[in-house]
Amino acid sequence: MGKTMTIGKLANEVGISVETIRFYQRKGLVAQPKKPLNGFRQYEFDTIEQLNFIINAKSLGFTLNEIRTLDNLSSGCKLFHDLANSKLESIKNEISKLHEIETKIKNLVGSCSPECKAEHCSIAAKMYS
Amino acid sequence: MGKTMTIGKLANEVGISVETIRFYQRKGLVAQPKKPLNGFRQYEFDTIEQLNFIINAKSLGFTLNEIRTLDNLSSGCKLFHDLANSKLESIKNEISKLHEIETKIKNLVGSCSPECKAEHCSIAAKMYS
DNA sequence: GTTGACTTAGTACATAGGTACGGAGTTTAT
DNA sequence: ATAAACTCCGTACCTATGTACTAAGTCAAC
Repeated sequence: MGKTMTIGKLANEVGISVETIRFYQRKGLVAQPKKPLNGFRQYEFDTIEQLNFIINAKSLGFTLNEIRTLDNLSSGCKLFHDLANSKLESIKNEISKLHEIETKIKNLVGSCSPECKAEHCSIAAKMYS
Repeated sequence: MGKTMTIGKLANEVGISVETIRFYQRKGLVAQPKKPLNGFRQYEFDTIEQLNFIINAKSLGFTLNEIRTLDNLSSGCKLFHDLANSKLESIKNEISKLHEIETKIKNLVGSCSPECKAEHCSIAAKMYS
């Protein structure tokens, strides 16, 4: 009889809301224990780890869908490596997209002063065509 | 009589869908011309420029809400400079957040091989706690 | 032995940025 | 003059990630 807990206690333990845990259950990321007849569902310590996994994976930029496919490291971590590597790829792409935008914006603001009142300001010329 | 056009023609001109133009109208980004009695609304050339503005601003990472406040460069481009500069700030923040995530993922995948089958793999140890 | 805190289940709402559909009406081409 | 193509308007739907609320049931404490 490891210590079990209700959903509210669980939520407190991991620092997310009851509603969010339920949401993860609906999404299939966390198992919902059977409901004891006429009682409240009891969660094992395991579930804390599952939720920590979700929280950690989210902080690494994984989506909930990715996390669902990623959740069983028990069979080795090849899957994790694969997904992590493709995530690194997409992060690199995002970063370079942001750099491009950064450059474009800098060029635009550099092409005209904030005091410009011109009808044919170079910013307008570029933005409207 | 400058050449006017119906919404379908307009959509073709700028390369977005009729539905999207209507959506921008609902959001208040584009004006909707009065409906001639028993007829189809006619759009001026102006509207092409407005839509190009939206498309260009979107490609610079501005949200539709930002674009709505940004749309009248006719009164000078101070507003554009201000918003552009704060956008540059938030892009820098996004980039550094992505770099952090990148580093964290690299550290994780570097701490364990893809062939690892261990129960107590260092990735699992970090992800579940 | 009742009050207050908690749980359950289902559903609606929120954001951002659209996409899709349905039943009219209108215009254009043949 | 009729059929195809287009427009109008409203509404519903979509992804992703939750949050909020209601009505009912249950548990725990005083």
